Amino acid sequence: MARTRQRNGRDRHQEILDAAARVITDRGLAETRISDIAERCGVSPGLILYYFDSKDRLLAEALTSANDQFYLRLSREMRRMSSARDQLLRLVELSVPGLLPEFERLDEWALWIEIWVLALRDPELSKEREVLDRRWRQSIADIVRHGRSTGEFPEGDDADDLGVAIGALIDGLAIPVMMNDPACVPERMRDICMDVALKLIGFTPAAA
Amino acid sequence: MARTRQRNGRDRHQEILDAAARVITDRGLAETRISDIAERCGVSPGLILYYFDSKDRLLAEALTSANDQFYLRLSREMRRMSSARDQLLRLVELSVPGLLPEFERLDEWALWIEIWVLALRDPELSKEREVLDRRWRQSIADIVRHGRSTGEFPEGDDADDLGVAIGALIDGLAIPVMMNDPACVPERMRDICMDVALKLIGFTPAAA
DNA sequence: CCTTTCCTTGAATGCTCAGTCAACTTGGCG
DNA sequence: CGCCAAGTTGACTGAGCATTCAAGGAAAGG
Repeated sequence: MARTRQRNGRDRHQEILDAAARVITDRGLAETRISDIAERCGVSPGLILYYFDSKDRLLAEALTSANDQFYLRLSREMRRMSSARDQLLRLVELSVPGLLPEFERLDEWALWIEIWVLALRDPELSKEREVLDRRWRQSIADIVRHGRSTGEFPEGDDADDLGVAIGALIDGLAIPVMMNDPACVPERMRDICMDVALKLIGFTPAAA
Repeated sequence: MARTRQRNGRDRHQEILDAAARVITDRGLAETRISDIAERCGVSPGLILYYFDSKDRLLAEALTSANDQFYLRLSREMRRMSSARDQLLRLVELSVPGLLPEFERLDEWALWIEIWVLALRDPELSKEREVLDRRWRQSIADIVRHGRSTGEFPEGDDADDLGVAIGALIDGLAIPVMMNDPACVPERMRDICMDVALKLIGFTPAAA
């Protein structure tokens, strides 16, 4: 079937993107060679360029693809929970580098930093980043709105502003955590994020 | 005098570091060539390697040197002000990319991102980053302590925790601002930073 | 079967630098 | 005035790597 061919083509495409993301995580974008990606895929270097026009395009696509996958996981988890506070906690936990051992996605965050560096000079990637970031902030704002609609959270500041602030807080804290800064261990990041977020939201624990 | 020679050597050294920082800001670390730095200095490429053992060392040193200069400027300004609230505002303003036209240091922040990327793999730079970051958080914690000592701010959460949180917030917001994200224009960053910081500190404006 | 189309290979090409080096300059010092 | 050391030059080398390409499968369709 032509289907088979195409299916294979798609798989290979994604396979290369995933391999690229891993190599970038391991070696850093700057040290990533086409032959590394090929090796990780178990194919020849030539094939990589058969599927992608250039190394640069491949790398940019790999970065956004990886972050797409994180977002999908995140929103799937959010949908499963009904309590806004639980959602927020889970979002934070998923965001703290190295907190949950279950995902060995040790540093999806490392990919983010690489995106930032590239986006500074690549207008196309810059737009992508903006979209990804909007989605990220909106996930947070949605949790706030959801909590308010159920009465779990009080009314207060604009939910979008809260999304921006809490999102930035998480981003800013993830950096030192990722770098193993002893002043920012994962647990501390989680606690600070939750404390600040709940304080900004105006949530006061009902339990005693 | 031997002094003159040495003085020249020192000047040249710093001159190269400054040139390197500029080139990195313009072209990005990955695209920075030794010959670019030489050109910006008006010297030959060979000379650069006369002063530095390798390109990598030079770049790492240039990054930390630039951030050192930012810190010096910051702490000089802080010392001039007595009101903790003014200090905080000034710190925020100095941190918002592109807010103050006076310093055309358009993107000292761009250098920070490059540091993050490098520090992920370079243990030496990683240590440097940690020191710089500690200093940054401490500047904020010191403002909080100062405000409390004069009674301008109320007692409350641990000042060091506040330094971590507010510092991370600024870092996290600076990223989209630097990338010209329309959702995060400089003024909005300033306002959010001040609002959140003052709220966390527990400061309520006395004026009506 | 035979052919066409899609995959895949790996060697060959060519470019771009980082780093080296031998020669030249300059300014201080005896 | 020469000498020496520090500074400076720019041509050269060599490695590393993205990209190209000609040639070889292998599956689908006739």
